[in-house]
Amino acid sequence: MRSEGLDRVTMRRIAAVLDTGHASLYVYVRDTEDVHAQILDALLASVALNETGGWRERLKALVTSYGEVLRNHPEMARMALSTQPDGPNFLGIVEQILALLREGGADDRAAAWGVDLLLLLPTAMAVEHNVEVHPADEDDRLSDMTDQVGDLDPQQYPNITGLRQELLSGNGPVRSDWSLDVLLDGILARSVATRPTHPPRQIGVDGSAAHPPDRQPRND
Amino acid sequence: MRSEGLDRVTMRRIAAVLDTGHASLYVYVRDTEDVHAQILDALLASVALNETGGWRERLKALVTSYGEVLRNHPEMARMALSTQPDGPNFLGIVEQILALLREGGADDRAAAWGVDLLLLLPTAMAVEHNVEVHPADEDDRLSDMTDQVGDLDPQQYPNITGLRQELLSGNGPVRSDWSLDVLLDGILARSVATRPTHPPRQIGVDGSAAHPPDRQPRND
DNA sequence: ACCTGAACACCGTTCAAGT
DNA sequence: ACCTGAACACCGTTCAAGT
Repeated sequence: MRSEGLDRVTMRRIAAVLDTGHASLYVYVRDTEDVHAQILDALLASVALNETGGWRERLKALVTSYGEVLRNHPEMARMALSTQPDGPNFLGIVEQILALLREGGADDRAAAWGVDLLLLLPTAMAVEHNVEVHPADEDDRLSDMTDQVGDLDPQQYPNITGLRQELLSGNGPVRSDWSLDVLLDGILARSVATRPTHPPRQIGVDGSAAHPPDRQPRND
Repeated sequence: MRSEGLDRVTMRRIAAVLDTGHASLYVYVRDTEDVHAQILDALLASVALNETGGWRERLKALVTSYGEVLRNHPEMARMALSTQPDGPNFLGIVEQILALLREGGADDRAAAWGVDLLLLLPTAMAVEHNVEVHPADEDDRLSDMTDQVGDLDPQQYPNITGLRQELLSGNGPVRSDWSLDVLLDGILARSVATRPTHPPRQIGVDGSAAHPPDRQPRND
């Protein structure tokens, strides 16, 4: 089903790969969205919880891994923004993030609302960095922001021109990592629960996070 | 140029409104992206800095206003994700956010990297909540998440089912507001600059934020 | 029953041919 | 010079007609 090039996943391309008429696909799926959702969840099988490190490291690695899948398949990221994924692998990721947030000291509300942010951010970044470079436009693409900021009037935009260095600094991974820390700090700051300086409390009903999991919980 | 229905902005629709052939548009614009970018910046003229309240209130109101424009025009939000806007009105918003972040005590890096997050989040939310409801699907749309969570196995997803209440709580504006606070707390937490408990320092070169602006800074 | 070719209603972009 | 109709290369979805 999933061939090599998953970039432009359209009904007619899938049909071509499967050597069939494009109309036949509608026997198996409801519409394009349905196809994309199913493909995304299949891809998410590779996103697994790392078992080393503290809750924060594990959480960041998990979300980063989720973001990498989306960045490798921008079409899927676009879809994930429009329609809330609900496949088993996606729900498994949600479950693990919730467990880790609680382990980090987030209260119920912060964990519940925070998981949305933690998933939304890498999705948006994946869509954003889908450059779709046309071979000839390389120069334009690379220098657009640089030129833009350089040519601005310091009188009109004192902060933009003043912060030029920092606005352009940092590559993708560094910024992503920083952004995750911002979210985690913010989520915990809005939690009224016990701070994680105390020994991390056992999470009552939660089996998957309380005792260390032996392996990746799902391999599909 | 901008008529009433800005939902599905396509070349051919624009041409129809203008009573001309769709090919004629390419005399004035380079491609569809270009049209969308120009329309977005025109729409952003209505996003203005409020002059009442502390830096945090003003910043949140500004970003919320930006998000409302995008939520009213999901097509523009989608475009803003793919291609970095660079119109004068957009840059004005960036400038003001930077000034407010600094006023709040963010250091250079936190302000520069933070502004991206503060703009990315409402953009992603606007794309996300573009329901595009087909009249008959109302029931499905409203209950999809609810049913989903209700039917889950508590053994397999203890945290999701356990936090069911909070996962579904909060309407759009409340969640957006909470998310903005999360970002601001996180951004400030990662700042090494002087904390804002000190009297808010004057921003040296920055005229637009230092003394209160008389009106909306831009009306196009 | 299952599959499919053709058709319908759209897109964005290009370009030769008109005025 | 400027504009435009037609054409090209795509989409998603439907459906009558075939096997």
